[in-house]
Amino acid sequence: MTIHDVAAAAGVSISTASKALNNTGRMGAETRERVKRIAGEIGFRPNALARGLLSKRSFTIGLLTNDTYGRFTLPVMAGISEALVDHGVSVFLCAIEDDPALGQIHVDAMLDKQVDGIIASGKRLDRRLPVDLSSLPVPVVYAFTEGSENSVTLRSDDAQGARLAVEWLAKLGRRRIAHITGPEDFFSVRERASAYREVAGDAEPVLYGIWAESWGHEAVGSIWDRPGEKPDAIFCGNDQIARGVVDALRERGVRVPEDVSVVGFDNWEILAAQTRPPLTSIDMGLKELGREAGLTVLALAEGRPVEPGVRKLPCRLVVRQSCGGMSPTE
Amino acid sequence: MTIHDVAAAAGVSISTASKALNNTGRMGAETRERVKRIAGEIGFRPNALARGLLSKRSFTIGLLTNDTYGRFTLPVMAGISEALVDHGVSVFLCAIEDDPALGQIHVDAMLDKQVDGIIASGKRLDRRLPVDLSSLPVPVVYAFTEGSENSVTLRSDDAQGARLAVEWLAKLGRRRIAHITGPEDFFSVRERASAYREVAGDAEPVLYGIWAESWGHEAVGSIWDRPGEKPDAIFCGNDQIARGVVDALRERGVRVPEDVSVVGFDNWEILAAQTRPPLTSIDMGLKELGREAGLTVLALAEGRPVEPGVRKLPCRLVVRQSCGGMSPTE
DNA sequence: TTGAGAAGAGAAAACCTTTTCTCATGCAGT
DNA sequence: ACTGCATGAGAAAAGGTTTTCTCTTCTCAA
Repeated sequence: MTIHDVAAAAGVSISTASKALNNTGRMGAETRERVKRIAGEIGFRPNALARGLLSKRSFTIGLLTNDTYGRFTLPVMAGISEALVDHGVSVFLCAIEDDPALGQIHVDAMLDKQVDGIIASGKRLDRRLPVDLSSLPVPVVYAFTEGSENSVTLRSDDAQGARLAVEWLAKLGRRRIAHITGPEDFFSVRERASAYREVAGDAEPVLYGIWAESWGHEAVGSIWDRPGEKPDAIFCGNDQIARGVVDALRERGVRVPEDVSVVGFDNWEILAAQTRPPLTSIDMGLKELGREAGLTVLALAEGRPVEPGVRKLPCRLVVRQSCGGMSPTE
Repeated sequence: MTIHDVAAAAGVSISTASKALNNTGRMGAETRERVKRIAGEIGFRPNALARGLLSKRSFTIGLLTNDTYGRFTLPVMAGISEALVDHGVSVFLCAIEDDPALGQIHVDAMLDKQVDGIIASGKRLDRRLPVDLSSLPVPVVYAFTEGSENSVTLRSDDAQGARLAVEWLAKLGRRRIAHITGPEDFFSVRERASAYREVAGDAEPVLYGIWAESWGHEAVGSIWDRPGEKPDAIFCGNDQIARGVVDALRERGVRVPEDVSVVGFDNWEILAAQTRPPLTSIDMGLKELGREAGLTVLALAEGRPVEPGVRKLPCRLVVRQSCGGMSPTE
């Protein structure tokens, strides 16, 4: 079913058919309607390849990611797709692990296929993907990964998220707030920790470790085994750690949230909701981040100006039961 | 950079340039080499749109999925991508939730873009996607979701997986093996349960519930609170349930694996490895399933014959510490 | 009645590549 | 010296769409 068939069926020329369908050109209203009707009847759908060849727009973008497990990329992906599907743009998913060669293959394949733009995404916002995207013939947007010079980069505002968490704990009347978090070499860990410090002061130490339940467990052990007053709240670097913390507290007979409030980070639904009690957590808004990334790369593809630099998107607090308290009163 | 530029730079015609690059046609060896060299130098890459327009092959396939969370789709996706990247095929990812309208939009977009085939994937193999793919002009392969009449469907062999688990427990000397699993209306639940019955007999009941840690927890409670002998092994319907089971047993002072062996299902790395002790689990081989799906849709796209029907791919046992015992001796 | 202008519709080029067909050259064989 | 053939290379069409340009016809005003 090509436009030839439409033209033939409608008894007009190809150009007239094209103009009718695209609402361009001049022609009689009834001619236009007739062509459209016939096109609908025979189920004509324009060949995007041919169209793209001419218009230099493929209505396709590529998503490059090294987050194989997908915990971060998946919401980003969902947001991108959601934002772009209305604009007729489809998304190539390229999972490249940390393999530069594989990354290059995928980038080349995308360029061959004339993508209108590329979104680079990762699992860590202080690391670059193992492939250089700085001088590609198409626009590139970095989402949740370190970008190159003069590029557009979207990331979550971890400091604001951490403040949100600690201020929430403070508002609930908690005074001794500890922070158990991931490896200090993560930029986001340092950023969250210093925001925590700003709000909570330095009554309690920051405990750096790994992103694992076992670390949360262990850290609680080391705090509770030491002499002196115990914290009445714990702000955790992610939900896995929070889960370990909650479990460890329960095993020690410390009640959550009555005795100690716990806040997680990531709002990883499947984990946060299954913890007993369900975790109050900070959501980085990755889906919104994805949506923004999609709209941004689209804008760039269409030649609309976008000012380069890092744009931080706000986190939000998701209240469940691990802190006590109700939803944020604002 | 088009082939025109190559031809001009090499001082030959477009056709000669094309033939040189594709190793077709007849020409002097040195002409061929010169064209290739120059193409490489100026960084020529053929436009896949133009190529696809002519060849009727876009080297693109679509992956349609309603598994938003991605626990199942992600490994499948990784497998597909891995299998196809060598063949120069890129993958459109279409997340359609359970929205028929959205599904139709994505299908239309893919057809417009002339995909060579579509892989349909889901989160449940006894449910169909909310969109009809049975009479599309391109081949369709179903992976981990219910397919239509006369189609090619790939799924895991859950019965075999369940047998693997129960036989492993038996081999370790366990005699009273219970089965705590998900909702009975899942086909895979019934399939696993009847395979369990075949091997384990009916000394212990099958406990149907929901896919949640809390259910595993609760089920252990109901078993241990009843009078009479307790199981010495529990085969769980998924890793979340297994996690709840292990936690509940620990809370009751029952040692895992010394007193009771526990086997999970899904081998959901992030969960299985973080459980204490780490879970022995059944891996459905979703990545291999994805790889097979990719190769199959490619075969169909190239016109190679593939016999329709359901193909079950084997599961495998991943031994960690929740059962005791070493790796399968086989 | 003639001229200008607009309206409606079609022809053709363009996008980039592949492929088939044709043409020209040179060489070997008679 | 002429025929036949192989070799090398180019011209042109094809794929489906959009867009610019051209052409015809009609209406209205002078």
